[in-house]
Amino acid sequence: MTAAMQLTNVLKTLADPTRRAVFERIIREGEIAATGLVQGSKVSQPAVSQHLRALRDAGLVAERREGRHIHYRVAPKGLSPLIDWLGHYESFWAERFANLEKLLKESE
Amino acid sequence: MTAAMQLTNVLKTLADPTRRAVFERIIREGEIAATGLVQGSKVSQPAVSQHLRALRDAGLVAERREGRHIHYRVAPKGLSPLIDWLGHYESFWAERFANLEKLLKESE
DNA sequence: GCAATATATAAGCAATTGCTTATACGATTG
DNA sequence: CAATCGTATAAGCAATTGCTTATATATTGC
Repeated sequence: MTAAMQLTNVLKTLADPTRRAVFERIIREGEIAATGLVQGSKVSQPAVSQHLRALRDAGLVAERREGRHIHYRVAPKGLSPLIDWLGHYESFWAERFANLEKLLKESE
Repeated sequence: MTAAMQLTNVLKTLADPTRRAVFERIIREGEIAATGLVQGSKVSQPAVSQHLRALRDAGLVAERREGRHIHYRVAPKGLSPLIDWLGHYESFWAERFANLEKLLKESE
């Protein structure tokens, strides 16, 4: 898988508002089971499950099984393709996110 | 148009590899007419034109008419929704890494 | 005006997407 | 074991997408 393909996957995955809302909720909660995500979501349990699979396939979340529950958490490195791509054109749009890139690098 | 909708537009627009390639070429060239973009592209002139419209609608490029030619250039602020969204979770990552550091320290 | 060039739009189509309902799988409990 | 809970998968479907060819709309030069 090339870097461009990974970037495409990340962008496509985050481009859907419902799926991005799931991702943001995982960020806010830190760690949360699929059941928790279904509650408070506008879509059905299978829809959430499909979004979680997409997020996992894109490398944006990781999961931890605990009994019947599967807890999801953010995989910060999943955003690397996006950060790296932006960084490649950094000179064009300010050094505003330089700090962010630094933080992500430190997490490796 | 809400910030979330703008972000969705930016992500969707950049998620297509062909369209992103057009965008990246505009970045590299600085300013380039549609004709130039069609040459060296794998797709037809109408396809390029449609991608340019999508990029303009997403606020990612600006155009300047010069006779029959229309020169496209990057609109750096067009990426703001993306940068802002990433920046919004910067603090989250900072906290997360702080916790990680704390955990590592405690395990010594 | 007419022809040529640069770009945009229209219409149609195959592929993809995100959702639904129904069902299956997996783990726990009694 | 059987019942139940948490999650995933299957199948189907309407909506969207990105491309094509064909045509339209500028703009310039003769």
